[in-house]
This record gives sequence, structure tokens and C-alpha cells, in this order.
Amino acid sequence: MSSPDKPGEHVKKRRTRCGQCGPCQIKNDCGQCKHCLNKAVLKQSCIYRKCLYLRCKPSPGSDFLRAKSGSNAREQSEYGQHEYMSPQSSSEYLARQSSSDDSQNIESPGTPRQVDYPVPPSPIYRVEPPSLPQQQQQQQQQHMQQPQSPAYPQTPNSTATSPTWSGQYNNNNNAYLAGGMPDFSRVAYDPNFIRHSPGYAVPSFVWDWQVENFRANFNLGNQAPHNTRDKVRNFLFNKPPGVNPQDFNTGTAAFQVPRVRDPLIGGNLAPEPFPAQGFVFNRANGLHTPNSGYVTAERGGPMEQPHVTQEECLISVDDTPIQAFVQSDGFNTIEITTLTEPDMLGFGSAPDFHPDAKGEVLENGYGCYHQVQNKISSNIILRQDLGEEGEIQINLPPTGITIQDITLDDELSKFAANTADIFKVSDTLYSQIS
DNA sequence: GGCAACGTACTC
DNA sequence: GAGTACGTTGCC
Repeated sequence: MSSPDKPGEHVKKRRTRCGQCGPCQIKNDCGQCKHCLNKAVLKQSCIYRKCLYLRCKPSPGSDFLRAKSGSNAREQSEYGQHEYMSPQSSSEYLARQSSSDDSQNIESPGTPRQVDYPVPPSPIYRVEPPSLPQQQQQQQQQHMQQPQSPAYPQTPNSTATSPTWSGQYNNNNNAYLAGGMPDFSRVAYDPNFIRHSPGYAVPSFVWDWQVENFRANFNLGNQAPHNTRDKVRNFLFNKPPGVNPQDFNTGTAAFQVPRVRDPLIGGNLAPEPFPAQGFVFNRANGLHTPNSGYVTAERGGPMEQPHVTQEECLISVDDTPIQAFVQSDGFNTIEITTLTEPDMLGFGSAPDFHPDAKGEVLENGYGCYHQVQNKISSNIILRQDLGEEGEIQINLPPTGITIQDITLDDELSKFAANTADIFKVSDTLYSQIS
């Protein structure tokens, strides 16, 4: 147990909910899990409501707090996107935290962080698709005009709106209603909508319960009396032709397809136009997908179009997740911005990223941790000794971005304990892609 | 390492 | 002040 506060003794800090992840959006306990059934004794949060990104409490006098209290909801959302600590599922992080001295938790003077890249306040993005060859246009139109089963409502009850939404929309077509709100009757079927994933993973068993929640909130309960979860999912997803909806919800742990929370529709589920993609690199197997058959959705169909987009993704080294945003123009530029505590990666400081990354060390507005902001174009370069069995995992959001190659170059080899080993892996990779 | 128990920080 | 639930401790 922790000791009571004494003069000169460390005051125990306690992390609180991020308020933005999926579980934080769930307001009611399930009443069925272990924690709910024995709440009086266990005194734990419902497992479905357990925050994935517990964060430090801001210091009372911080500039961040002043800025937040005087800002509108959108500004709060923008700041809130970056205040996460690592998910508590990281055993490495917990071990480090429990064994660390107090100096790691000393609060630094709060400085509002300047986010110099656009951070969407909403998961929903509107982008213009590029010009398609005529054949692909016809294919896409055919897909759009596929008759829907009468059991599927064409227009969800879109009374749930967000009064705080102030984003800029392209209103050149009727995909948006007056006032800039998306027309949800099109959202479900319009491939031009790209949804911004909050980038968290939840166990697959949460799914049914969340679907029920969605159905209740959108009055789907009066549809077919036994509206299966796949029917609801088909309604939610504008799934590519030939893709089994089940494929969107397979996998475990870090490579669970992220569930998408959309504040515009009341914090419930929103569809995903693309499946998220998971990649693993390690010495033994090079670059590979985490589980054979895991990413099973067909790709290259009419929805597989490049988009200028910004999504949130998850990169992890071994068990340590790194919050990151990935931005791509869909052609030859990919930019990944990470906001994380450098020490969690085993990095001494920001420049341990490639010098071209132009990283800068920022002060965390919460004063709990250093944060590193790196913008990396074209190449993602991480310096990390993976040991014999270490892994780098990258879980890209559903943007259509893929990883085709990982290269171990001369620069990286300088940091290898065994240079020959590095190049052996490199040869393996080249043989895989050639 | 997993889990139960519980002190107490934190929110409302 | 009451309720919630995070973090720690100890048992297995």
C-alpha cells in the first residue's frame, strides 16, 4: 500500500481517464464482468470502461490548464489528442514506472504545446478522390448502387449531433447537410469518407456489447427482430465487395482492428472503410504480418484510392506502444509524427531518431514526461536494439497505406552490436521483396 | 505472473 | 462528502 503523505515525501500521483478513448466513452458499467460483479471488494472499473490511455493530472497552476479553461471544445480536443500516456497494458512501461525514482515524475513548468500540424477534432475527414480511370469509375458507381437489404435502414437516426463540431468541410456536394454536418445516410455508403480512427485496440469480445449499444442508440432495435451483429456491421461498414465483414474484427492484442468511435454520432461505432493493417519486423522473420491470414480483406478494389489524409496509428517496440499520427498524400510521401516519452523507447533523446527527422524536444503541458515530436517524410527510421527476439510493430490505420519494405542501412548498422547480424537480416529482407 | 484485496487519490 | 477506481501489496 502507499504511504500517507508526509513532509518531504513523494506525493503519490494518480492517473485519470483520458476521456477520449473508446472505453472512456462508455458511460455505464456492463454489470456482468468480474469487476462489476464484485465491485464492492475489487473496487475496479468495469473492464469495458477501463481507460486505455490513463494520463497524469495536470498541475493546478499550469499554463495548459489556463489555456484549456479558456478555450473552446475544439481546442480542448486538439490538446487532448496528445496528452496520453502509454496504455497501461505495457508491462515494460509499468515495470519501468514502478522501479523509477521520483525524478522521472517531477512536473516541469507547463507550457501549452503548439501543434503545428492539423489535428482533426473529429474522426471524420472529407477528402476529394482523385480522378479515376473510366472503368474504375463505373465499378465504383456499381458498388455504390448495390441495392441494400430492406432490413438495413438507409438513414440512421441522426439526431445525435455534436454541438462542438467546428471543422471545415468541403460542401461541394450533398454529402453534407446544412451547417456542415455529414449526411449520415451517405456516410455509411460513400467511400469518399475517410474516418479517423482513435487508434486503440479493444478485445474482440467487446464488440457484441458495443453493437448492442449502437443499435439501441440508433433505434435499430425495431428492425428485424434478430438483427445479427453482421447485419449491423454491414450497415455500419461500407465494405469493399467480396470482403467478409468478419475480417474486420479478427486478430488479437495490438493488431485488433481498432474500433472507431465517432463523437458526431454520439460516441458510438462508426464504420471503417479500410481494415487497419498490422506489420511486424523482427530478426527471425523480417517484415511480416502478425498472424497469417489476419489481414484478410481484399485490397485494390474501387475503394483502394489514394487519399490525402491524416490518421492515428500505433507503433510499438516490443511491448511498448508509441502514439503516432500518420499522414500521407497517397503517392510518395508518408509522414509520421510521434508523441511519446523518449525513454520508453530506450532512446536517450529525440535526436536518436534519424537526424533528418528534425525532431524537437517539447515540454509536456502536463509536466509528467518529456515528449518528442518527430516528423518523418518518406522513411520511418527508428534506432532500437531489438535484441535477439525483439520486434517493431506498426499498426496502420485504415487509410490504404501499406509497408512494402524495411531496410537496414549503414546508418543503422552503426548501432548494432553485431553488424554482420544486421546485414544478414537485411539480405533476408531483400530476398523477400525481390 | 496472475489475481484478490484495499488504501486512498480523484471526480462530482 | 460520497462514489469511483488507480495503484500497491501480498498471496498463490
